[in-house]
Amino acid sequence: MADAIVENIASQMGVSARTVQRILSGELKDKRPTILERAGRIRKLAAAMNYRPNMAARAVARGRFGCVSLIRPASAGRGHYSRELSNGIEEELALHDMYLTVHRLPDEQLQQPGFLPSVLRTAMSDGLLLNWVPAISAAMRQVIEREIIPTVWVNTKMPADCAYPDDEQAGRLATTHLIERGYRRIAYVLAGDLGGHHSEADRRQGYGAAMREAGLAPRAEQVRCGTEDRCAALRQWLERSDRPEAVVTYSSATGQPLMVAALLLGLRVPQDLAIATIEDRVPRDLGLAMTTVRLEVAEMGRQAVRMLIQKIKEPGKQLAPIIVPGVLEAGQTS
Amino acid sequence: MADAIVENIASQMGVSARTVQRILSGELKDKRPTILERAGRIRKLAAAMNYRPNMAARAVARGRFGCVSLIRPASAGRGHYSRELSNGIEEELALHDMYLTVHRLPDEQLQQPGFLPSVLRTAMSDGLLLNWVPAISAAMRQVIEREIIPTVWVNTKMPADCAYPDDEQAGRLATTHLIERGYRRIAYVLAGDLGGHHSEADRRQGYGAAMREAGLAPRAEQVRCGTEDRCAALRQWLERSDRPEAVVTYSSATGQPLMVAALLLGLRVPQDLAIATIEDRVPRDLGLAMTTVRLEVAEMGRQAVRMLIQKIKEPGKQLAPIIVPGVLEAGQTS
DNA sequence: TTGTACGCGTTATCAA
DNA sequence: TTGATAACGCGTACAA
Repeated sequence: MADAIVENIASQMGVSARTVQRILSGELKDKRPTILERAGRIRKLAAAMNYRPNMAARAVARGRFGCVSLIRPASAGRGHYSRELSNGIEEELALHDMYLTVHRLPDEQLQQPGFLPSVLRTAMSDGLLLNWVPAISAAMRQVIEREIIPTVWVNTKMPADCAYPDDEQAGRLATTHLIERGYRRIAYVLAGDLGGHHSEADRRQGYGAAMREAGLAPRAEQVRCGTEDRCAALRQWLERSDRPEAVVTYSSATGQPLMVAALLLGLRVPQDLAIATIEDRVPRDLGLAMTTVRLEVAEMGRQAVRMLIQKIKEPGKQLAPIIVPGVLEAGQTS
Repeated sequence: MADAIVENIASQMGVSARTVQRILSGELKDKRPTILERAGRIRKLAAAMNYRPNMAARAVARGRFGCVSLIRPASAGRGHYSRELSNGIEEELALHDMYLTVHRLPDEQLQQPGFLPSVLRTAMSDGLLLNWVPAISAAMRQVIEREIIPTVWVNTKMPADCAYPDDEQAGRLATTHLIERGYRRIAYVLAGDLGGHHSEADRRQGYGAAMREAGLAPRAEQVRCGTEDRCAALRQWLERSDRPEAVVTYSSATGQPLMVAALLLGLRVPQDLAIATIEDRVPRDLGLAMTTVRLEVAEMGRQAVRMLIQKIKEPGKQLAPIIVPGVLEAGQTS
């Protein structure tokens, strides 16, 4: 069978490619019965031939790719590319008839100063979503700063062209919630290390502000440990004489081990120790709903896409940062 | 400045497009100093003009897209598209100079019998990775069965052209490990519901086989509950008089709540209750390493990509399923 | 409304 | 090696 291209459909129907093109793209206005009947036959033939428009050819002809690329770090833990975020991004893109290509960036490639991922070396998309990456290579930064491709920084605090959750508000909200529930001796804890993402300082700062505004003494701590001994380290921390009544944790990676540590010590949650955390979704790994300030990263993704499409339309124009507030989901741990 | 296309580079250098093309693609063999010097100037000009080859035009000219599409269900919990899997897929694709487009499939679209996602309605990639989707629409199945696009089913048990973890072996391995550690009264538990993925039956079956081979009585149970009350439901289950010494859990979504439930009851893990689970990665949400049969989904992804590339080369040829064994990672819960 | 002709940027062919 | 020229499949201005 002949290749399923517009030209072949046209020749088999004895019309021009332009006519087929018009019918398949739906720009046909004529409502006369004979015309409509012929349009139906053409559509039927196209379906029988398994015709699918070639997006690459379309991209070349239109001068735009109709897609967006996303770069994210390869290693887990760094740069949060959650399902919620990806759903938000893809959902919004679909509304604009665009699709997404994804590109992971291994740590070792970040080290090489001259390294450029293929998505930056070639032209394959109309814009770039750059999910937070610990330390971007100089070559990458240069490409982005020279505005070779419209870029929106995701989950990154920048002067412009970025979208990130309101981490300070999230820290504040979690703290306020615990204060309103009657807790007074409230600590803030981060177990382990994060490698310098701004949320680390912002959430802590939001916590501190809320405490001071309530006339309470803030107490923010970082418990040094790896991924395997979080529970043991937090248990030691809890065993200290000045155990708080409630804890705001940086994320569920601190909050959940903290809860397990509390249980191991025979403490009741929330009666002996209340826990609130900050996360993309309400953590349910423990089989119950932890009190959470849920960061609306799906919404962040949608807005980042809208911003990017705006930048594709008006390249070079700087857009104000989008800061997405979190929402409190009171759970079973406070 | 002129558009950064080969033609403009060529005219600015006073050579033909073919020459520029040859130099930039690295197929230049001539080692004469003058030639090399000119090549350097051309490369420099290309860089100065921010030249990036247009992948769409390349795709049209070459007749292949140089990319692969991945379809996954949109809703969490269904169809496991983990970071490990995506890393494996992208890593292997990069080795073949290909990239990935991703396409989520919302549940509501699965209901509509005639629905086709854009990635199937248009030609935009050389092959398809179809991550497990609860119930695929008839239209989608038809496109795939008519072999309009080379497809590999990921995490799906099919007669051919698929890659999935060896779930039966995983269930068996977890059980054998517990038996070797001296446990005898070992149960198998799944809390909640999964919607019919084959792993559900396979892991249970592997457990049952290992038990019978050891002369022990299998006891597989499903604890009905939602996502919020897993812990409470498992706690009730543990309070029954015939509490086992050890439990193989379907996944960490059962294993972790089970551990919390045990702790709430004052049970020690693993002395009073040992727990082993099956998962893409060792679950660390609890701050300790749970004993896990780790499914090597990154490897599965790599092999799925190799299989797909094979199918792109020889369309229509059926390839034997790839079944990837899991590995036991003894942790702190057994 | 319909068809012709050309452009999009690249790769590939074939003489020179 | 080099350069002219023709594909690739689709979109579109323009003329019929």
